[in-house]
Amino acid sequence: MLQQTRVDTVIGYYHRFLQRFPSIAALAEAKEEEVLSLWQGLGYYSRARNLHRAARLITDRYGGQFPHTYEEVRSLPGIGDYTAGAILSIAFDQPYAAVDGNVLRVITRLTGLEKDITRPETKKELSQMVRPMIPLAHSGDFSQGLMELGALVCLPLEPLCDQCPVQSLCTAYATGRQNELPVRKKRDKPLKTIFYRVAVIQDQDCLLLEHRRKETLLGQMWGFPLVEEGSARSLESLFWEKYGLKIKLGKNLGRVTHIFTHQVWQMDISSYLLLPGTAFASTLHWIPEEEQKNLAIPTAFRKVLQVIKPG
DNA sequence: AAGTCGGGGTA
DNA sequence: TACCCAGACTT
Repeated sequence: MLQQTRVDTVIGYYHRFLQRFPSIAALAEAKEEEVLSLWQGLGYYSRARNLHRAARLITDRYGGQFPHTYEEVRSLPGIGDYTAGAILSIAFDQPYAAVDGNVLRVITRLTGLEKDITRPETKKELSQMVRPMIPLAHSGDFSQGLMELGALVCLPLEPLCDQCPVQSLCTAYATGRQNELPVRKKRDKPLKTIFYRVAVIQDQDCLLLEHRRKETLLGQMWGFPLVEEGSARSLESLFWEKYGLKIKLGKNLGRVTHIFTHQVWQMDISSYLLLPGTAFASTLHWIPEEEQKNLAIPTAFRKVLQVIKPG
């Protein structure tokens, strides 16, 4: 959960998740739908799917016992170099480094390394620099201490060098370069904006929602039916071709903008009337109000819900 | 190496 | 706006 996500954001999800899935076995037995539902709003949903897969894999391959070697842990889905190092050092007190964004920042400043930290090669070099610092005992404390130093003292902007326990060892402090480090290549192209028309189709207290195809962004999550605008074709024919929906335009309900890491969605929302006799695609389902809160609906579509059902 | 994948807090 | 967050995976 903590991958690319702040601790404060995670805490609530963490407690709800562990209450529902208190063991590897409990998680392994669950349906993916329910795992995603508990993850909704947290983002990077492949993390939830990988965690679920890992639980099943541990159950099948290791008899439910979490593996204790770096290679075995690293090979689990969703566990990369950072997470493997974190688990081995913190959970099992083995001398591995957990090099996250905090540690990259601390070490580049400490050593004055001016290379681009987004490059895999630079991350490897920094991991090599941490290795000889790892104590053979209590390496978990060392991992957490190094990350904590980055999170609380060696801040991205305006680090608190006066409070830093390793100030006397720090190259960046000595040279006054702490605000120039780390070096990180920035995005060159602006985000692409995609313009969508969202169809709100209601029948009493039911909404027509789509279970999104796996290959799409926000795949296997629930959302509103939508088509991309900009082509010469009419919206009605686009909905017909994509979903087999025969619908007639109702009134305009508003606009929602949602920013992802790599693209922006601008969604114009309209109510539509379902014309009789349509046999729409199997990905579409009538969802009654009481079930809507338990579905895995990501934030982009929660915003649409908010527009049509304020409060 | 570059692109993909969420969402929110902060200046 | 833009950056960054206890990154991993695919292309």
